[in-house]
Amino acid sequence: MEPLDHKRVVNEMDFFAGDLSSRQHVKLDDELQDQADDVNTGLNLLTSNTATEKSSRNLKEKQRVNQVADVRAELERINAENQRLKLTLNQVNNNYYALQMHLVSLMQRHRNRVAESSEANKTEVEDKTHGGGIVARQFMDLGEAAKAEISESSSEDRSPELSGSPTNTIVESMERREKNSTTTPEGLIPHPPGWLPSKAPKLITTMDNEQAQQTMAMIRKARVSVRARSEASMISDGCQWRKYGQKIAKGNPCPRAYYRCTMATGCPVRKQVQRCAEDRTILITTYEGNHSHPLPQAAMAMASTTSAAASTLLSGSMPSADGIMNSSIVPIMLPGSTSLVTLSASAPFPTVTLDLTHNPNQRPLNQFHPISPHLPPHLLGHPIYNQSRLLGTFLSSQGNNELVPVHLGQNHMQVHPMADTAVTAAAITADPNFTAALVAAIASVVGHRDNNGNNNSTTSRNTGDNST
DNA sequence: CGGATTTGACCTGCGC
DNA sequence: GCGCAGGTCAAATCCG
Repeated sequence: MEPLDHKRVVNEMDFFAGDLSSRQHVKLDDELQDQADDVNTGLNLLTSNTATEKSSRNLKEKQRVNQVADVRAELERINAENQRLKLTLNQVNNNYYALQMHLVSLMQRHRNRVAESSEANKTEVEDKTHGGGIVARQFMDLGEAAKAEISESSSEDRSPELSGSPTNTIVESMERREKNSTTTPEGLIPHPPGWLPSKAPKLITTMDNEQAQQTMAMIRKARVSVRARSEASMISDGCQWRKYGQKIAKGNPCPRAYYRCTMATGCPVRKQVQRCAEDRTILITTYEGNHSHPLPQAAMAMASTTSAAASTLLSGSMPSADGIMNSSIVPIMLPGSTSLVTLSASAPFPTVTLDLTHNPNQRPLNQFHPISPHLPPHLLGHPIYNQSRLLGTFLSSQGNNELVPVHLGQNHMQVHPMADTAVTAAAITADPNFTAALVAAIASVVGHRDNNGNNNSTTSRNTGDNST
């Protein structure tokens, strides 16, 4: 009887080991006290109602209540701290992913360069005689390409090998700058004097510095657009927005509304909401910029996707982006998703568009299906997917029982209905398909570019092959 | 009364 | 330089 009771108490443990002992103590004390009371009640019939005993009981009762209150307060405090740590962890994951993508693309570029070095020299001479090619390339080759140029130009006198340290230093500095910088309302990069790290100040020329600044500006300006059917004026995506303007844009009688993120002062993220001219039931939401503050889980996936997509669009994974410049729009329909994803660099800023309007009722709720074969295996356990999974859990806990978190590492994805547009945005952020679509779209563009414009047909440039 | 929204004015970039 | 279009500002207004 008694061992059974103790086992029950131990099984009530939570994740806070520090609490466990105190809680156990409390519960054990309670039970011991109850048992003692029972024993006393049975054996001291003649003396149980004395005043001394009553006051003693009251005292113990108060102590017990106080202990319980203390433990509860401690538990709440630890819970709050746990939530904060979760948010911080998500942020760190985001930063890690962006940095990793930069590094991988840089290394790929270097490999490609080494392989093509002899031929590239010839081409370079020819290009210099026809300057237009260089100019055109420089325009879009501002992402990792620019960083790689910086790295290579700086290290060419040292070693033919890509040492990594200067590259990393530069990439790090850019990442760090992106994180630490206070952005202007326009999302442009501030120009604090001496933002470059002291580690490698000689590596970067004035021209490179400007290119790097332009790169980061373009990354900030890269956009993710979501098309979804909604009757509401704006889909809720987990963030707080304040409307700061409205315009009638040319070619669309529906006004375009401008929103600014108000979750933190100075957050540069904006979004535009406009109804489609052809189909007024379609709401087009365009996100721009990176949040400068921790996000709620509901907004995490979207924000990280925006950031990752923007970075990838301009990254060295695309040796230059003239491929998509030429093709303007690259549509991809993923096997694992009914969402149509398009990439466009013909707009003033590169834009990833996810069209959810073609995703009606083809699938029943909670039906799992194999993940896209185009999806890189190493991304299955990626923070972005984890965030999506977390979000699924979050939404489920919010009462949205239609969303079931699944373990993507088991090659399954989550399917959610798109019929109810009130939850469309949440579904977008919760949908691993969304991120998968973006990753595959970007990878596809790289392949597209290689097929069309680059004599390097190495498919390992695709994100999906990076892990192999 | 404070915060959010509206809306006309203003700024900026781009093409001619 | 001028006009146009997109984007932003900020005073006025609305609303809870």
